[in-house]
Order: sequence, then structure tokens, then C-alpha cells
Amino acid sequence: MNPPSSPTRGRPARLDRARTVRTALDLLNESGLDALTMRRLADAMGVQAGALYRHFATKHDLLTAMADHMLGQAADAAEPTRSGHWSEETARFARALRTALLGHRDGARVFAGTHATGPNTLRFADNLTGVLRQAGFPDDEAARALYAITNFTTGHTLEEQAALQPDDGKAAEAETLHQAVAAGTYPHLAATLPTLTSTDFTAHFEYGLRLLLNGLRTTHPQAHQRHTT
Amino acid sequence: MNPPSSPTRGRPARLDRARTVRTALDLLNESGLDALTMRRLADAMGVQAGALYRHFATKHDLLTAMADHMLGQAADAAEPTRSGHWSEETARFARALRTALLGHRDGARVFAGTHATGPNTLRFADNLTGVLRQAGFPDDEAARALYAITNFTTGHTLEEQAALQPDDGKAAEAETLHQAVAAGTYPHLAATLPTLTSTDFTAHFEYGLRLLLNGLRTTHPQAHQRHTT
DNA sequence: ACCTGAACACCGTTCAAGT
DNA sequence: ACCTGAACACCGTTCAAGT
Repeated sequence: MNPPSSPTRGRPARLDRARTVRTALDLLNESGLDALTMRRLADAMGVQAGALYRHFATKHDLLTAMADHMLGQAADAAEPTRSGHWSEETARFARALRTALLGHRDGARVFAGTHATGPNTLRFADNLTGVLRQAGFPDDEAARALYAITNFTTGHTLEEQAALQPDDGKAAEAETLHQAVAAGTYPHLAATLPTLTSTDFTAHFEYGLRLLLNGLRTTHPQAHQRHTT
Repeated sequence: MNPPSSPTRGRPARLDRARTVRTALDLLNESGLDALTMRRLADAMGVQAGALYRHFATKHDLLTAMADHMLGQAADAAEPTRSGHWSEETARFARALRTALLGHRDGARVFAGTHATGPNTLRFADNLTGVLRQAGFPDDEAARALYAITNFTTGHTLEEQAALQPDDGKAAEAETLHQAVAAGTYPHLAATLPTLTSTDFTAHFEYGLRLLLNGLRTTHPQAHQRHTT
């Protein structure tokens, strides 16, 4: 069943897609996206940079594979359980996506920067869409709700991870904000400053998620619910 | 009122922040973010690359200034008018943000990649927060709603502009999707494929926005409304 | 078949020196 | 004061040549 010269014979290949993606994700966690270069990755794998191009046509290709690998966590964590209410199931998918992106440094940036259409991403999307369809949403609303939820989640996590970043003039930025606010230029920002500058990102995320879910309840074909969670 | 050697005398400076930002945004529109380099920008301004560092400490600094400039459009377009219902006012802010980001090639990527805290960004945020507070939302909810709306909008527009990009193996991607779907692996994606692959991004955006607004209505202190828009 | 070595065409950023 | 020239320490990607 193997070709004449079996690929398992001869020098064992140092490189393969799976191992390269895992090493790249490790490097991402250690050094961040800006420091993830093809040369550094090649170094980490004991190989010359050019060798990586045997498995990935471009760096963007590699990042796409990394994004899909991350989504594996999300897809596993959110496997539909048929038990909960559709809104709680949907929330689990959104939370699993955020958690998966938070699982790697700059994870949201990697995911947002690629159009991942790998098996994990598709599985995640298929399962979430299934939850909504089985809840009775029409096909087009299920598709659009999928987009709304994932786009909100990536948008939020992008912000969250940017805010967590090593101090890149972050102090100076807060300074500008406080000064402008103190000057009375932005009265509404001044009034809401404690919440705006809060680092409880889970609370921010849960609020936005709740808005989306409440919105979905409102448009649900059998909208017989009345509770606000 | 001017220092001894007035800055308006002598060689007229070829460089200043405002003109540099405008030229950079033009270059962005022509060539995209990946082609926007400090050297190319310097060329466009008839200057050596190093000269740019007199006005911007880093490239990221320049991108932040570009992001705030773009938000000027959004802040102007959404100036509160005191006339409409708070939900319609809020929708105007979200739409103005999307439109402003769509106004420049890779606009969402520039905005999402920077923590803009310039005057335009703050004005936009202050005005939107004001609409929500005057509608009766408590301060913390107004702040969180601001985040939910802007994060959804950037997340959506990021996707939208990525999808509009010149064909970067986009055909191959659609191929993979259709094959996987035809193989019956993703039944729910198959059922929703027409909507999922629709390029009517305005419809996608409006649906997500409606979910958020309906969600806000649900949690509104004086929730006496019942209509679904 | 798989990888090396070396090159090509670039980057962002710094800084002495010129005017 | 403002900008040049030139360098430093890198990039992604390609491809003949080795093993």
C-alpha cells in the first residue's frame, strides 16, 4: 500500500505540518506574533528557513494552520450536549472561542488575520449553526447569528489581548485619557471611567454576549420566554 | 508670542504630523497596509525614511494617528441629533464607525491594531456613551454597551475587508468549503451555505447590530417597548 | 526526497554629519 | 532646526546545489 520507496524509510524528515504548527504556537506563546519569524521558527526546528516552504507556501499559510489548530480547543470545549437550552449552548460556544483565542499569546490577532477554513474551524461553525437551527431559527438567521457571535468574540478578544500586552506606552495613554477627562472635555467618559478602565474583561465579554443572546431571544420564532437571564 | 526664531521663517518644513498622516492614508488606499512602509511613505513625501522619526516615535505611533484620523469621519457622521430614539441614534454611531473603517483600505486592520485614544476616537466614544446615558442606562451598562458595539463593529468590518481583498487563494478556499460540504461532513453549513457565502455584508452587519439593539432594549430600565423594529 | 547555502529585495530604526 | 546618508540588525521568499 506504500509507494515503492516508503516515506518511512531513509532519513526521518525533521519537518512536517503538524509538528511545525505546534512549534510555531509554542514560539508564539513565548515571544508573541511580532517575534514569530520564519527564521526563528526554522531555528527552533533545527532547520534552515527555506525548508519551511516545503510545507507552507507562505507565512500566511502557516498562520492559517495555526488559527485552525487553536480552534480545535474551541470546537472540543463546545461540543453540543443536547442538554442545555439553546441560549446556554450558544453561550458555551462563544465562551469556548474566547478561551481558545486567549489560550495563545496574540491568539485573536492570529485568528482575525487569517481566513481559517480548516476542519476545526468548520466543525466549530457547523456545531454552533446546528444549535441555532435545532432551536428553530431559520437558516439565514442561524448563519447571520454565527457571524454576529464570532465577530463580536474576535473583536472583543482582540481588544482584551491588546490591553494585556506588555506596557507599550500604556501608561502614557491612560495619562492622556485622564487629563482629557479631567479637563471636562468628555463628560460621559468621565462618568463611566471606572467601568471603561476596568480590566475585568470577562464582565465586558459577558455583557456583550448577553446583549446578543437577548437579541436572539427577541427574534426567536417561538419567543415565549420572558426572563432576562 | 513666537519664540525668537519664529518657526514660520527659514526653510519651510516638508514634514508635519497632519500632512504625513494624510499622505499615509492615501498610500494605504492605493497599496494596502502590507505595502505601507516607512520608506515608501518617506518617498511619497520627498524625504528620507529617517526624517519621519522626528514626528512619530515608531511606525505604530503613525498607525495610531491614522486610526484617530479615520475616526474623525465616524465622529462627524454620528454627531448626536437629539431627535431620534436612542436605539436609532446608537445604530447611527455603529453604522458611522463601519463606514469610516470601510472608507480606507484595510481601515479595520489599522483601527484594530492600535489603541487609538486621540480626540476623534474620544469624541466618538463620548457621544455614543452620552446617547446611552441619556436614554437612562446606568453608567456601567453604557460603558459596556459602548465596548460591545464597537467590538462587534470592528470584528465585522475586519472580516468584511478581508473578504473584499484581492484574490489570495480565495477560490481555493471556497473550493475546500464546497467539497467538505458536498461530502456531507458539515450538514448545518451546507444548509446555510447561501447566506454564509453571501457578500451582502451590510445585511450581515445590520443583523448583528439588530441583535445588540434588541438586547439593549431588553435590559433597558424603562423597557416598555415591545416592537422588534 | 528533503534540506542547505546563499542570495534577492526588501524592512524599521538610529544617529553622526551636513546645511 | 530639520533633514541626509549610511549603517545595523533584521525580514519573507526563491532556488541551484548537495546528500
